[in-house]
Amino acid sequence: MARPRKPLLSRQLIVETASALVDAEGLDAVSTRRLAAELGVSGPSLYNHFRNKDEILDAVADAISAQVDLSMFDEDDGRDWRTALHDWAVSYRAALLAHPHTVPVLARGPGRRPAGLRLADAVFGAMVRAGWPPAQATRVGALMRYFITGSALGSFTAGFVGDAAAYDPADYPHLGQAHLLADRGEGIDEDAFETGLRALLDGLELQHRALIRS
Amino acid sequence: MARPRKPLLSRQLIVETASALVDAEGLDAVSTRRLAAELGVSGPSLYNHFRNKDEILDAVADAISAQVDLSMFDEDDGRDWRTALHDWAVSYRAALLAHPHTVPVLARGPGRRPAGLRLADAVFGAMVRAGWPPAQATRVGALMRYFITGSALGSFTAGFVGDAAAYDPADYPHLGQAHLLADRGEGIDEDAFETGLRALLDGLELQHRALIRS
DNA sequence: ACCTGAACACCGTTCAAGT
DNA sequence: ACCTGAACACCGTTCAAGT
Repeated sequence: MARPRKPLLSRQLIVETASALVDAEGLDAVSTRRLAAELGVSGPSLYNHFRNKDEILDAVADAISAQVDLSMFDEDDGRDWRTALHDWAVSYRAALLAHPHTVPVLARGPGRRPAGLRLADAVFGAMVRAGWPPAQATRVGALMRYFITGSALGSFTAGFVGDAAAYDPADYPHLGQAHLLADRGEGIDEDAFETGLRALLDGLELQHRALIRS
Repeated sequence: MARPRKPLLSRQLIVETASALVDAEGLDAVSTRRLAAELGVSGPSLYNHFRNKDEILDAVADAISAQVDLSMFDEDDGRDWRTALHDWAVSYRAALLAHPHTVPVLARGPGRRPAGLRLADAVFGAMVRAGWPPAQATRVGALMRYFITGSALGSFTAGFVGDAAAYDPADYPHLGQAHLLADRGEGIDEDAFETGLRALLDGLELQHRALIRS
C-alpha cells in the first residue's frame, strides 16, 4: 500500500493508543511493534512521527501532566497560597494514581515536556505573588513535587507483598504489630499522604510567616 | 568446560558486578548477556543463581538500602525522634544519590527486599517508642519515604534541560525570572530538600505535641 | 510525505547436554 | 550442582523501495 492518500497516523493518535496500552497492560507491553499492531500499522511507521520510543513515552507522560488542575494558581482565583498548594497536590496525586504505570516516566522530571513546565511555572508564579522570594518559591515548587511524585510512586502498601509469611518477626521485630498490610490496605497511603501534606504545609506556613515578618 | 570444580559465580558476585555496571553505564546497559560477559561467563549461567533479571535488579537495589544508616533508631541512641528522622533522611537520600540510576528500581517500594523492610521496621519501632500511636507511626514512615525517594528521583535540576532556548517566556511567563537553571545548578535540589525536610519535621512536631497533650 | 518489508544487532529465557 | 551452546520468540531502529 505504501503511502496512503490520507495519513494513517498522527502524534495524537499514537499517544492516545500508547496511553491506553500502558494503562491496560503496563509499561513493558509497549513495544514499537505491539503499539504499531494496535494501530493497524507496521512497526517502523512510528518513526515518521517520533524520533524514538522514549519520545513517545514522554508524550504519554506529558498528557497526564496536562490533566493536572492548575486553576488554583490563577491570579484571580480566591484561594490563598496554602490552600492552592493543597488543592494542587491533591489533584496532581490523583492524576498520577489514575495512571500508575506511567509514574516512573513522569518522575524523571519535567524534561522538555511542555505540560510539566507549565505546571512548574504556575506554582512558581503563584508563590512569588504570595510573597515568597523567588529563590524560596523555586524550592517550594520542587519540594512539593518531591512529596507528591514520591507518594504516587512509592505507594507504601503496594510495596509490601500480600502474604504475611514473608515477614519473619525475628527479622523485623516491630513490623508484626504494625498491621501494615491487609488490615488497612490502601487507606495507609491515603492517610500518609494527607498527614504528610498537612505537616508540609504547616511547616511552610511557619517559614512564610517568618519571612513576612522580617 | 561445563561445570567447574569451583563455582564461577555467586549471588554476591553477580550483584556487585551488576551494581558497578548500573553505576557506570545506566540501567539500560544491564542485559543478561552483557552482565554475563562482564563476569566472564555465558548468559544463561545467571539463571542458576537468580530466577530472572528483575530479581537481580532487586538485589542491587537492596544492597543500597542496606547502606542506609539506621543507628539513630537504636533504642540506646540518644537522639530524639525528630533528630533521628532528620539524620536518617539525610543518610537515606545520600545513599540514593550515590547510585542515581538505581533509584527507579528502589522507588518501587520495599517489596521482598530485606534491607528495605529492615528500614521500615526500624523507623516504625523508633516512632512508637517516641510516643506515636502505631497507626501514626506507620504514616510517618511512609510519608518520609515519599519525600526522600521523591527528592532523589525527581531531581528538579536534572529534570530541566540545559539550553534556555527551550523555555519560551511566552509559554512560561514566570519561569524566565526563576533563574532555575545554570545559575544555581544542583544547589536548588539541596536547598529544596533541606527546606522541605525542615517543614515536614516542623509540621510533624506540631502533630506530635497535639497527640501527647491529649 | 508516509507507509512497507527486509535487515541488523540486539534482547530475556528455556532446555538438553555436558561434567 | 553449575556451566555451555542452541534455540525461541521477541526487541528498537535503519533504510531502500514504493506511491
